[in-house]
Amino acid sequence: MTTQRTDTTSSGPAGSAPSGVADTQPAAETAAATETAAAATPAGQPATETPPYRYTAELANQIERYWRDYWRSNGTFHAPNPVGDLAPSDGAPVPSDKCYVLDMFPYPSGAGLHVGHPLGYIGTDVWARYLRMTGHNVLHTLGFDSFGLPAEQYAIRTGTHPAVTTAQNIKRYRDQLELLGLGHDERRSVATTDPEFVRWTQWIFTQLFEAWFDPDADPAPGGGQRGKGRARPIADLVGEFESGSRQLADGRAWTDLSRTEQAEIIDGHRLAYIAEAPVNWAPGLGTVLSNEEVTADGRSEIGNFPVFRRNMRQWMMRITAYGDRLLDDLDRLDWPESVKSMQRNWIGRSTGATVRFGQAGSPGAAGGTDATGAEIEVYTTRPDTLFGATYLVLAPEHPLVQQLTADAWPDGVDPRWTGGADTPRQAVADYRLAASRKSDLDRQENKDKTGVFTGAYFVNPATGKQIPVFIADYVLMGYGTGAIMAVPAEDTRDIEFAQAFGLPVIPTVQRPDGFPDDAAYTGSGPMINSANDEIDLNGKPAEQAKAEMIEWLQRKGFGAPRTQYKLRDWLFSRQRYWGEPFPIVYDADGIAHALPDDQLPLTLPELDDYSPAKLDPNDPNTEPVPPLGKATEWTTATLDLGDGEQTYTRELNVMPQWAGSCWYELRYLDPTNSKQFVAPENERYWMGKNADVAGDPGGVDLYVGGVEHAVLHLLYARFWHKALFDLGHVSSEEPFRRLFNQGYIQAYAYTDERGVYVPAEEVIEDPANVFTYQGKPVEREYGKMGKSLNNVVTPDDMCARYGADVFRLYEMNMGPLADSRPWQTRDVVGSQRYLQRLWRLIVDENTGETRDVDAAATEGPDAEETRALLHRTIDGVRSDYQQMSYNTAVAKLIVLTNHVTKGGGVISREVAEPLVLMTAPLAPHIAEELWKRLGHNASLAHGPFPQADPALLVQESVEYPIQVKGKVRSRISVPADADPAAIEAAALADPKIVEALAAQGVSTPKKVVVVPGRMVSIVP
RNA sequence: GCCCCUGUAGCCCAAUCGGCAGAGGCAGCCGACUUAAAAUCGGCACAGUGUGGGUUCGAGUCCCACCGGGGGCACCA
Repeated sequence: MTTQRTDTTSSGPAGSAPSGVADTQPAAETAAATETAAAATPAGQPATETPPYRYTAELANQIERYWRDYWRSNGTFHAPNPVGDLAPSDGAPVPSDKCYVLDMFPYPSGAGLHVGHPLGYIGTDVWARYLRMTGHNVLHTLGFDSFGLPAEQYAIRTGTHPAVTTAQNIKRYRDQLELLGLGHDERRSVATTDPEFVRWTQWIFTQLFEAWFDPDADPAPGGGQRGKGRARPIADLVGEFESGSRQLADGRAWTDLSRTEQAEIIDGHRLAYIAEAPVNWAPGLGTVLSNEEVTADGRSEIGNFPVFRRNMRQWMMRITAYGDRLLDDLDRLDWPESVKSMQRNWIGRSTGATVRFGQAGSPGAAGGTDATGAEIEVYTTRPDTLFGATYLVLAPEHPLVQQLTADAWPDGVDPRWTGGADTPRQAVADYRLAASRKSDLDRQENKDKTGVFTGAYFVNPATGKQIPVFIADYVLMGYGTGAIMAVPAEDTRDIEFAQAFGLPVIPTVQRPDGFPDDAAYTGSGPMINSANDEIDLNGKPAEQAKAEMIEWLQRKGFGAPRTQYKLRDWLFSRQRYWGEPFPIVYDADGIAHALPDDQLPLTLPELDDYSPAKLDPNDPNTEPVPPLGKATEWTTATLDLGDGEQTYTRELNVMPQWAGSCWYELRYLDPTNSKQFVAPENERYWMGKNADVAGDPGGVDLYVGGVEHAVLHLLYARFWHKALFDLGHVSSEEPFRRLFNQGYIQAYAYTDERGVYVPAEEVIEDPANVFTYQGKPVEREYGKMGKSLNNVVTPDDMCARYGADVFRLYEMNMGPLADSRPWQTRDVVGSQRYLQRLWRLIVDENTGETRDVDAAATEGPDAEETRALLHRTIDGVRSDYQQMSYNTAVAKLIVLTNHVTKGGGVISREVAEPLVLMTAPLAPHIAEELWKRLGHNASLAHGPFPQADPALLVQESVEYPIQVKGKVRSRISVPADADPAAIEAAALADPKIVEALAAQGVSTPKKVVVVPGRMVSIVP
C-alpha cells in the first residue's frame, strides 16, 4: 500500500468537517476555483458565489480522486481465488457465492475512447458492484486484445515497433478508464501481447496440434452432449495405427509406410493442421483471410481490398468436427436469440441425402452407350422430390466435367443449350473460362441463370429416364458435392434455369388451388407423380416421403443419408508480423513438430521492415511473402526434439487476431500462474457447471459486449473451449454461459453548406428545430461517433465537466443497456442535478458540514409515508439491479430523493443511509464519500445493501378504478385485504356507478369482473 | 427476396400475468432567489401509444395486414 489515507486515519464521525475531500483540498481553494471560472463568464459581470461546498465538477473530481486512490491502495476489488498467488494469504476459504462478470475486451486503438465505448463497462461495473454489495465474491477486470493490424500498419509506415505503439495505446486506454472508477481487480488485467499470455496461447495451439477428433469416441466425462465424438490426444491415434487396432482407410499397412507418409496420415487428423485449401487471398493486404473476414461482396473487411479464391497451403483449425456440438449446445446457453440464430445460420446444418446418377448411353456421344460407368453424386435436402429431377447441374469447376463432356452435340440440340459453340467441349471450355473470371461480386449482382449443356445424359434412378447434364455457375463447388439434381417444380433457382433453357417441369408435390403453374412450389403438400415398381410416395407427406426415399436409395445402393454444413474449417494462418508466432518447426523432411513447452513462448524476431511484400491488390496470382521470412537468423533453430540435435526451420506465418480472444477469459482466472494456463481449482470455482441447474454448461456468469462479435469471436472461443474440455483442461463445456449485447451510443453530426462537418458540440438548436453553427444553418445527420464526423465526445471531457459519477449515472439513465441511443451532452445536467440534491440532503453546501441526520423526526405521518416509500424503493431498486434495468432504478432513486427534498426538513439516518447505499453501484465515489460522512469507517463496496421490510410493502388500503363498458367512471378505496365479493359490493354501491348504470337503464349488471389489487370492470 | 428486432409527449425513455397511458430525465412555460443574469429550487403544461382490422368486460401489451426505423442472411441445393 502506498497511501496512509485510509478510513482510520482520515475521517471523524458524521457532522465533523474532515473527510476525504477536506483532506485533499481546503474549502477555500474550491471556492476560489469556482469563482475564477464564474468570473470568466461572457457577461463580464462580477459573479455571485456558488455555495462553496456545492457538488460541482471540481468537488466531484476531488472526491473521485480520493476514492480511486483508496480503492487501489486497499485492494478493494481484489477477488480471492481458491488456490495460487491470488488465494487468501491466511488460507481462508473463498465464499461459495461467486460471480464472474466479463466485458468483451478492447483492441487499444490509437484514437482512444469516446463516450460510447465505456457503456458496457459501466453496465457491468454497476452489476458487479451490486453483487459485491450483496455478498458475492465478484471477479471483474479488463484486459486488452492487443495484437492487431493498425499497430502493424503504423509500424510499416513509421518503423515504430508495434509493441511500442501497443504499449502507448494501452497506457492511454488505462488512463481514460481509470477516471471512470470501474471496480476492476487490476491484478488480473492481461494483454494478449504479453509474452506470458502468448506463451499460453501457443501452448493451447500445441494442444490442438497434438489432438485429433474421434467421431466414435464417447463424450468426455461430465459432458452434456447428445451424440458421440470428442477430441483425443494424437498419441492415441498413433498407438492405434501401430498396434493395428485401427486400420488405414486405403488398406495399406501402417508399418509399410515411410516416416513421411505416416506423418501425412497423422497430420490429416489433427485439430490444427496444414492443408492445401481454397483460401481468401487479399494481395492488397498481403495476407489470406478467414471466410468470416470477407464481406458479402468479396472484399476484405479490413481495408476493403479485393479478395480472390485460390488454393494455398495454410494452417487450418478443424472447427467443422464440432459443428454438431456448437449447434446443439446453443440450446443450453442464456444468449440473445438473435446471436443464436446468427450462429445457427453460420453453421448451417442441413439434412438430406446424396444420390448417385449413372451415365446413360448418350445419344449424341461418339461412343454410343457409355462404358466408363461414370457417376455423378449430388447432395439434396429434398430426396422426396427425386421423381421430379429433370436435369443435373455441375459446378463449372467440378472435376468430372472434363471427363463427361461429349465430343459433339446430339442431333437437334436446343440452340439455347450450346452457348453458341460448335461442340460441347468448346462450349464448356468457354463457359468455364468466363466463370473463373467472374468475381464473387459479379456473381452476386447478376442472378440471371446461365450455363451450357455438356452433351452428356445420366439416368434418374427413380424414373429410369435419361436427363441432360449442364454446368452452371449457380451451383457452387464449395457446398455439398458441387453437383445438384434439379427439381424445377419445387425449387426457385431450378425453375428459373429450366425456363431459360426450356427444360421439362414435373411437379411432385400437390399444389394448393390457384398456385401459378410457372412458379416453383416450395410449400408442403401430398406427393404426386412419384411412384415406380418398387416405391410409391404418392399421397404421402414430405417427411415420410423423404424417409422412404432414403431407405430405398440405400437399399438399391443409389445413395445415403447425409448431414451437410455451411461451416468451413477455420483458416488460421496470416502472413503478418504482429501476431503470435506458431510454435512449430519443420524437420529436413518437411514434417511439422510442436515446440516443447519449455521453449515457449516463442517470441517475435526484431525486424527493420514489417511489411509483407508489396503486391498488386488486383492480381490474384501473387504469392504471399510472410514478414517473418526476413528475419534470417530466426527462421532456423537447432533443437533436440528427441532425435538428437538437428536443424529445423520455423513456421513463418503468425496466428490471426482471434487467437488471444479465444481463451482470455480463462487467463483472468489465474493471471500469474506460471505452471498452468489456469489451475483447475480456479477454473472450477469461477466457471464450473452449476449442479443445481439441469444441463448447465458452465462458463462466465455474464458476458457483455457488442453484437458485432456474434459469429467470429463467439464461435471460435466456443470451439477452443470445447476442445479444451475434451482434453480435460477445463470443467466447463462453454466459455460464456450468459451473453448480453449492449446497445451503441450514436451521435448527431452536422454539415455546413459546403458539406463540411462542423463541431457538433457547438451547434445550436433553436425552438423551431433549426440547427445553426456560428449563426449559419447546418444539416443534421445521425450515426456513429467519429473523428471524421467532428462529433466525438470523450469520457475525459465528461469527467472534467461533470465528474465520473455524473457521467456514469447519465449513461445508465439514458435507457435500457441493450438499446442504442443518441448522445446528448445537454441532457447530462439532469444526472448532475440528482447527485447535487443527494449531496445537499446530507452536506450543507455553505459550510461543508455533514447534516445531523440523527436529529430528524422519525415519527409521525410524514415519516411513515417516507418510510413506506423508502421500502418500496428498496424493493424496486433491488429487482431493477438484478435485471440490469438501471434506468428505472435511477428513476426510483430520484423519486425518493425528490420526496425527501420536498419535505424540506433534515433527512433522517433511516432514509439517508439506504439512499446512499442504493446509489453506490451507479455513482460509487459520491456514495463512498457520503457513507463515510454518515460515520462509517469501512468502504461500502462490500455492503451492506438495504433490505426491504415486507410488512411495509403492504398497503393498508387500495384504490380501485371502476370501469363501466371499459371506461373509468369512478374510484373506490377499500381495505387491502377485502375479498372480491366485498369489493364488488362496494363498487356497485358507489353513487357514480349507480348513476352510470341507471343511465344505461340497468339495475343488475350482466357481469362484474374483479381483479384483486387492480380494478373492477362492470358490463351493464 | 427471406428471417429477426423495433415504433408511447418536441427529445431520451417507464408502464409486472392483458387491468387507471406516465416513473424519471432533457427541452418549454410560470414562479422563487438576484439590481440583472447564470446556477439552484418550486410549480405547470404536453401524447392516447406508426396505420387499419380482430379477439376481450377491458389492448401500448395478444392475433392479422400494411407503413416507417434498425440488424442479419442472400443462388448453400
